[in-house]
Amino acid sequence: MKLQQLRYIVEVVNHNLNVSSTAAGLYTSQPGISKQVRMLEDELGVQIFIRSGKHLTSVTSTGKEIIRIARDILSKIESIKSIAAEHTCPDKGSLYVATTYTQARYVLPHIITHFIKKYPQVSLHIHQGSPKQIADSISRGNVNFAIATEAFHLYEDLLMLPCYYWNRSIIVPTKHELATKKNITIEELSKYPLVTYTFGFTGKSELDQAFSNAGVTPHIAFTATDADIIKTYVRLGLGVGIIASMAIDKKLDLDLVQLPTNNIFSNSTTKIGFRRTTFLRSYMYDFIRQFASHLTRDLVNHALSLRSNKEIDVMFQKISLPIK
Amino acid sequence: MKLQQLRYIVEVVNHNLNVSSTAAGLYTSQPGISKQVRMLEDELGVQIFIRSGKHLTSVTSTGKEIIRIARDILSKIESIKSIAAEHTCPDKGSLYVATTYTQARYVLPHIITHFIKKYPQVSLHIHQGSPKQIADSISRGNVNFAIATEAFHLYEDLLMLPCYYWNRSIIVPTKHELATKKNITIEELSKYPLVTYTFGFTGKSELDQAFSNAGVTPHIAFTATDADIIKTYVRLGLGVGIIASMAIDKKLDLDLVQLPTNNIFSNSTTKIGFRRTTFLRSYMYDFIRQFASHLTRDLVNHALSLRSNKEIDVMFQKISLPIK
DNA sequence: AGTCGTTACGATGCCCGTAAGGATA
DNA sequence: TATCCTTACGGGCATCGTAACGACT
Repeated sequence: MKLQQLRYIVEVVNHNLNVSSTAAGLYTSQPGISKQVRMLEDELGVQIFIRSGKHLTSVTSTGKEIIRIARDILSKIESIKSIAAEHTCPDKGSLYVATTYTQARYVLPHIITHFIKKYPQVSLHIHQGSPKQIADSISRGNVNFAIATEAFHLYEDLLMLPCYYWNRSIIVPTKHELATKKNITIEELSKYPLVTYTFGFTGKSELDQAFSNAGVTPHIAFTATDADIIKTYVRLGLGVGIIASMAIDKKLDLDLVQLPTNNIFSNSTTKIGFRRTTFLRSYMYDFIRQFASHLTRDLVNHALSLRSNKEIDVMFQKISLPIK
Repeated sequence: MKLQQLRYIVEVVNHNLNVSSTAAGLYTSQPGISKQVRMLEDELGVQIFIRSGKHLTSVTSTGKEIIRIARDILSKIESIKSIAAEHTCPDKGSLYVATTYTQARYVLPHIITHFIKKYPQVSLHIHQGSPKQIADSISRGNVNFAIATEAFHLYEDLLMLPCYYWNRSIIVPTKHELATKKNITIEELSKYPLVTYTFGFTGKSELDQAFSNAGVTPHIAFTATDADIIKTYVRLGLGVGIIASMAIDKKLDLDLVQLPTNNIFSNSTTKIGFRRTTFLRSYMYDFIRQFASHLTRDLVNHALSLRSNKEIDVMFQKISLPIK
């Protein structure tokens, strides 16, 4: 059994069982992968992939178990490299962060500015994507950190650390009839066409929950995955916008009015997560700390010593998180 | 980085930094190992071993971390092989058990008899050794299971499952003046020279505890690591023997009298343990079950889902263990 | 003086890449 | 018909084993 063989089977799965595109992705030849995969299967005496003629159609149940462990192994190989790098050049390396639009556009910029100034030798990459894409990226080991506000069930294998609470703002154009309103209820809100996030993005489910709890059905006129598109359609008068408060830019959004929400929506939580097997470089601890100042190295390590995300949530109930 | 390189550094550590004996153990040449170790160090850019001239004297702190992860990786490689074997020939494989004399001599025989009859294709190996040797064997990955009654602090990295409670018996030759005594107290016992286990073997610390709690100092005339030697010296009249009750053979020990201990010693627990990363073959689950019938496959899996051995102990407080 | 790790060198064998073949959608 | 995996073949390179060297106990 060779490490390359494990890499190959994992990457073949990552490339949806397409060996050719896998080969392209690994800058190697397609027959080489094909052969190594078969050699591994021969050595183990089990099929990993089910072939229909000359196409790989699916992964056997045995194969799935093997793939899972192979991922662990490759991740630990990376850990060894990280340990070595940490001792030779502690400030040099790379950091991949997967997150959603709102974080990438409104929250991360000033943190990243500071980070790259402090660690000029660390190459930092932001993968922006849907919660599902983020979950895939991190479980495949393509990225170190996931920052998420939604669909935490996708991240169950990860260590998820709460970073801050946040809530929504209701936005309307300055000329809108609600623009001067001081108090707004959820019932009133439900009378207007709404423009907000697509399902599964940036706290959409808590939004639905609030309407459902109040027993009213909102009229969703339009949804988008990011706040800038929502703002654009609000500006066009398509409806009342509901976006994350941190997505309001006080300088650029002068033509929009932010109404007080009076806590009609419950708080959402933004969390940062990583695989438990990840070896955390010191600059990674620092990144976490810069993103959420209460997440000290010791606190992160303590969370790592806990088994489940439930225990972690309990632990963080004792710590007051900032509200954005 | 190659798997062989990881195997080499781990085995070099296992062989007390002696590359020559490592080479012999791996049936390969000594320069080959030497070179691969150096190549790995060059690739990682860190020293793993500290050399004084041409001798390896110790492992660097970085090296220790790397060794630990390398062991994990190699263990997972074995898991993959096990998964494959489980699907091709579920009843074929090997099982290594490390344990102390008392288990190997008095408890395991009838279990093993049954096991090898049920799984003739599984090659079963018993490593008998001191608690320290057992702990080394399992942490090095030489054995699958450790069965232990003592010094559980040595096994902290393992999943330890309680199997049964047991206690000691006091034995004297039939002609001894205590032979007809019905009730014996710990104070009386302390007046006689005692023959019992060496420190660190088969529940010696609970024994000391009992004397210490009673405020008396026992006179230990002789200690040995196994019950048969203790019996021999009891037969010679060297003193009163205190051994594990299961080490009394009703047929062979007719010349010895077993006195009622009246609960003057507290119960000890025998546990079976394995590394959490071990992939458990179905015959391994079955072995555990045969050793401790309450340890069903589901219960073992549930214990595996718990984080710490403390949680496991709590879990087993709800389950009544047999007493031997 | 003996044990032990490093260096040098030659051969085997494995892995990779190109090219051709056959099956599926 | 186009895509895709498999088989076949040849070149390059890494690994391994033998042998000689140098260092420490």
